[in-house]
Amino acid sequence: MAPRAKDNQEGRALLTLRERILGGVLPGGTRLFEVPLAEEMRISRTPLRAAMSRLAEEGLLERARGGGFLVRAFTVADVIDAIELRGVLEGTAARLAAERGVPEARLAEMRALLETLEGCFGAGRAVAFERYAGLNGAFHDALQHLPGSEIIARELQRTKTLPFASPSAFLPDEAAHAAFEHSLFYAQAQHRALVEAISAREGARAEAIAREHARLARRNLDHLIRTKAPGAPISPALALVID
Amino acid sequence: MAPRAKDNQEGRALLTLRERILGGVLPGGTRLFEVPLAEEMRISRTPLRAAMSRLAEEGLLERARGGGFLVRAFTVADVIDAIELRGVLEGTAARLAAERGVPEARLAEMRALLETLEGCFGAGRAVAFERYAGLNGAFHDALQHLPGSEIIARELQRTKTLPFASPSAFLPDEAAHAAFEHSLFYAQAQHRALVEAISAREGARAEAIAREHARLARRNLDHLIRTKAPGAPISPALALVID
DNA sequence: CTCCGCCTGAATGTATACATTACCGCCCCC
DNA sequence: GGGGGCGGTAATGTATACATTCAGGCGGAG
Repeated sequence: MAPRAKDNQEGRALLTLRERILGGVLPGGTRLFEVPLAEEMRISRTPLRAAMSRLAEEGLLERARGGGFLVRAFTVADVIDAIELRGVLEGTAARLAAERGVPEARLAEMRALLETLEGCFGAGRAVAFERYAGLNGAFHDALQHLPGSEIIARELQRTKTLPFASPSAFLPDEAAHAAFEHSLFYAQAQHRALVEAISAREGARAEAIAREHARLARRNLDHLIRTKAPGAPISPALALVID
Repeated sequence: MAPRAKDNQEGRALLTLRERILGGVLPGGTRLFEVPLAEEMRISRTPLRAAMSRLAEEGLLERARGGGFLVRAFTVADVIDAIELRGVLEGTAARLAAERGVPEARLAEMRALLETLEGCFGAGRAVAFERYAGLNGAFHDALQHLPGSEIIARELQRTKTLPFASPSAFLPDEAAHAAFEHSLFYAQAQHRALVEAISAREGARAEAIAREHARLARRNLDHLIRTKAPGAPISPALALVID
């Protein structure tokens, strides 16, 4: 019937472009010209255009007036709004899950994730940060995919994959680690409270906790902006990791 | 440099497909085969695929596993969630606008829109419904595009253009008009209160009003489901109009 | 000197032929 | 009788040539 191989030309172009955009090789506002890109990747313009179209769907590119694609540019204000939006959507997902009920097995999975997250606080600082970020992402994924709302999960997915900057290029340095460490304890406490609220079917409380959780990320971002040297690249991704 | 004409093949395919999907000619789950569609439209597969890709971006189509596109199918639960989501996003937009401040000129425009909306209540019933729906849409557009959050406006736009069904195919009948009429007065009162709250920079109040506004739509949808004959087509669009 | 118009180049839009692959039914073997 | 492999077929993936259109420069005329 039809191919679904992921090692096709479109897939390769998709990965290459996404990597370059997230890696900062292609700054926001850059126009992507089909011919040179296709020649460089040794593919034809057809799968390249398909890949660009999918990246537009993801929100990494935007269509230029008159045709063609631009790398989407984000401002600090956009990042702040995205954090706000994420808090609102996660809050809604948590509230709906609480109101509509969640199977005990799913809640048990999330509690297990929280146990593992606790383990990060005993280990060495740098290593713990890496582990924490990964497990934290897993927890939020689980929260997003709680049963109760496909539609909201979809929007949340879009918001979480917004192409702010390269996560790896902006990992927090040691000083940032120290500054944010205390916030991690608070964040973890919020994680626990969130699961408890959903478990107790207290929707309003679950929503409030998720929002406060996002406010923590917002505060960390503000701190990062204040303490970074003026003109230094801000890490939007960092704010979304340390939440 | 590049063409920007909108009467190109892709544009025609886009309009044709969107019309058929929203018109219910292509029910949810229908697979769109490129070759027959392209032949019927007398265009080649290339612009047709581009059009389908854009429709996937809009949320009207989804990519099938193994390639190709399906018309996205929505359940009643999806519509309920979409109403919920819309209330949440409009609430957030209203809150942020209130917190961050809105130029008086913009508020004046919205107040003028409200004045016009009031006019619908004096006229004949059927005519007023049509006018009300249009003006109501304009009001919500204005709300969406209040300064303060591009990111949230974007998500809101996606939510509002979700392809539930043909609006025209499901316009409420006379009985529905009567049943919903009283809710319009309440809705209009909420519109006024919303603008006042934003004007007074009371963010929390603005958000609460927007949410309650969505709850009204939800209640109308529930009523519609209960009173319609079982098996009769439900109008998701109606619920989004009469809010 | 200025302005209008053509002309050329560069970029995307489109058509079409060909390649690839997933699905489905058939057949063989167990 | 059932399951697994195998091929045909239909649909999408890809390449390439050509069409279209816009922008900008260049030249000629007023």
